Amino acid sequence: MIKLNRDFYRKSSLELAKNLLGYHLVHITEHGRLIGKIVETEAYMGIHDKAAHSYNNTRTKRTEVMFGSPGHAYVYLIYGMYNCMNIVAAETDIPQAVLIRAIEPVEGMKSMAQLRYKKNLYEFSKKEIVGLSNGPGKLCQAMDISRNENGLDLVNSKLFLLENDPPAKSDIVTTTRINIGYAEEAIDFPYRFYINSSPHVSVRVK
DNA sequence: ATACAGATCGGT
DNA sequence: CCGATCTGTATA
Repeated sequence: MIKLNRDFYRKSSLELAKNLLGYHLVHITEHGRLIGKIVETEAYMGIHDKAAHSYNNTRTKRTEVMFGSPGHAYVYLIYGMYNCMNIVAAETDIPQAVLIRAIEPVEGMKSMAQLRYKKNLYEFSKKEIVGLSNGPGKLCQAMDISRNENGLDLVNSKLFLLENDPPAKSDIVTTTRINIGYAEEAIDFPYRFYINSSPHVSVRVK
């Protein structure tokens, strides 16, 4: 499998969000090598997207990474207690990113279970295995991703992506983003993508 | 200096 | 449906 290079990320977050489905997210940690297959993404399209942190060119300490070169991690704290991981897209000074909303565990499930539940995996039901990473906060916990990883270069660090077989076009659902009720017209933008056949998706349409 | 709301989750 | 929990951001 091939590690993605800088140029792969050099495209709009909308394109990147679609392209990332099926690819593997890898984190080399003290708990071992943790790998998840990306099954759900959302695009945040930047300065004209009212759902985006970078809407209206908001450039602060938090959003700074998104203004840098593509292929870096943007990790932020949400609701005072969870982390969300994004991948910076587009060009320098064009602050777009892709939120990773769900993964399917591929390697390191025991460590993931420890990180999320403080229990051993063999006593887990299928439901609990799905619960490891079917949401943006959950997957960060399972993959040991926190604000310590904010700003990491995915081309040159222990956190990176591997190319993998993409899903069939017919297996991809395109729909609206989750929990952006404040975003007015952007509420209806079809910027969320998931692999329909995966049990690890966070929320399904109707 | 202060107010306030949030790209979530787990329990009721 | 509700509360947890705390930081980022805007306003003054």
